[in-house]
Amino acid sequence: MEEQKIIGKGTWIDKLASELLEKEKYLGRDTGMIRVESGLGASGIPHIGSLGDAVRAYGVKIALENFGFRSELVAYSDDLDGLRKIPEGFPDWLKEHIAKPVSFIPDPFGCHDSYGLHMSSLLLDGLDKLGIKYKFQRGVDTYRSGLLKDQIHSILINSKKIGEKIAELVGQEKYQESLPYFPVCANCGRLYTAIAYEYLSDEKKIKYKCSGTTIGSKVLEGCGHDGITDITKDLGKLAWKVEFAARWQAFDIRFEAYGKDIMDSVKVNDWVSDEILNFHHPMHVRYEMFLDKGGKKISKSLGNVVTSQAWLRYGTVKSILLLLYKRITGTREVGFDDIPALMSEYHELENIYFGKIKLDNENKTIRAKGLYEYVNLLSPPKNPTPYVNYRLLVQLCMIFREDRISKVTKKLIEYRTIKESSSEIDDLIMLAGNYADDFDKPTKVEVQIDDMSKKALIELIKILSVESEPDDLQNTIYNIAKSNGIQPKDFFRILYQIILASDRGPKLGPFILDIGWKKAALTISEHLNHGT
RNA sequence: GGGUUCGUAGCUCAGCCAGGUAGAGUACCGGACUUUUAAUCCGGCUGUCCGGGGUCCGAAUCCCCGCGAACCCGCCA
Repeated sequence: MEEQKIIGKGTWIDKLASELLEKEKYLGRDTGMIRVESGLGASGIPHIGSLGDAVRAYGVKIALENFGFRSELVAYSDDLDGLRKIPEGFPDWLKEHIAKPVSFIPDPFGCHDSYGLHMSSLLLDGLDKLGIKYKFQRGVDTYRSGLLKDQIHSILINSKKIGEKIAELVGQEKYQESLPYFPVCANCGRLYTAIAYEYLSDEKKIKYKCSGTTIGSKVLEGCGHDGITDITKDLGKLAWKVEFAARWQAFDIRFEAYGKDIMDSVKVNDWVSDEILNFHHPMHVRYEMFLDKGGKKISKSLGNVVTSQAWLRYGTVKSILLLLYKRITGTREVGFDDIPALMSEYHELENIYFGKIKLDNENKTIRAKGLYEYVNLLSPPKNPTPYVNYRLLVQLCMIFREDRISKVTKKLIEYRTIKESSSEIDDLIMLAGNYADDFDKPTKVEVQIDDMSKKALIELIKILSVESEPDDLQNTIYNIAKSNGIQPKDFFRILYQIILASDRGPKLGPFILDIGWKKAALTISEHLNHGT
């Protein structure tokens, strides 16, 4: 077998970047600045998967830079998009804004200038926290300042040809009738209800009538307005089937990833870019959509959306980047319960990178190190970060809920897991603590306590007022049960139910000393009072 | 109708995209420890890698043909 040639750092990102460079070389285009693009939706709460588009495009950008080229990520917010449906949990008054551009709808949360800006800000905030750098481009500004006017013109004068091609490529026939451009109705301010029917190419103006449309199964009445709009100034936007192409040419985009849900649009746009705008379409990579795991109860916040903000409550920035960079195909379901595994996996990569773990396969070692570098956005730390197994932390955090950081740290030092406390470990305890609080919350159990057990419990409370050695306490509990004629098995279960809300648990004597005998006594007496 | 992904231990899945000894967690079995349950620690077992063909010195991995499951598109952006 011939030797495997390792490209760049051996990841799929390097492979993509090198294919992109080969393609550009073949086309003979200028490679002084290679721009990559990511589209940001502005219509709903951004899922962690929405970050994937930008994060992966950014990966290609830094891979290109690693190969010695200049590159830039354009984050384009599609905020002229009309609101088609109200996301779950959002206020009802949004109804009256259906079909209006999301940038002209008030922010339901009241913290941004508009609905659209609120949503894109959430996404950009996520990117900022991950350390992704980008050039932000708003759809509203793009159209308002006429950045796409030449492309719009070319597309509109070829609209017949395009309409036929769309029908041929994807079977959609509406653009044989109407123009692939949606004006914002000057009268009612809505998109989609205004149908563009004639392009006056000399004046670069479009005639439209606000005659209404259907979105999904819903019929939207038009306001009947007869209007004329100037494509260089007035608001309106190209249909998706042609808009990407216009952007690609206008911004000179050479790479854009896409999710498989918009496969058809990309197919049409590639053709429009090549044949109508004479701009060879950017290289693509298709990725799978991220779905929420079914049946998982997430916090009671809006919907069940796995957002980057929520993720960062439990996991580190690196865990998100690892999720998105480890591969581009395959992952379909993602949930917060992936966090512990990703945290460990990152730590393992770190150990490989710093030579603490040796793999038997050299290629795999190179790729693991490469992945580690990408997760650190190609600026890996000089030294490994202190780390404690995340699952262990979650376990400890379930036991210690108050004064958590110092108590868990103390235990870790006792276990010889760490030598001393550090801010990194503190952060990890906080994250694992949130995880323990939100997902491993013990359900309240109504404990059945008969009179005999009650007497035994009271006796135990008295004993607990004197601190003792762990072995003694274990022994004491056992004896209390026996002397009160209770099966030790049953008595232990009652105690576990009271203290841990569980039928089972760690060895009880030392455990009570861990959580504090005073607190244990208090918990038990509270339960007794509550029961009577 | 068009397209994509997935199928690996009893269960949940990693490994596949750049071929090189079949992996983890859990479950199970045994041992240690414990004056109860459990936890913990140590050791062990577990495979038609969906089926069939091809390429290769070598295939879970790449290619082709099937079977099964899920999802996307066939409104719209």
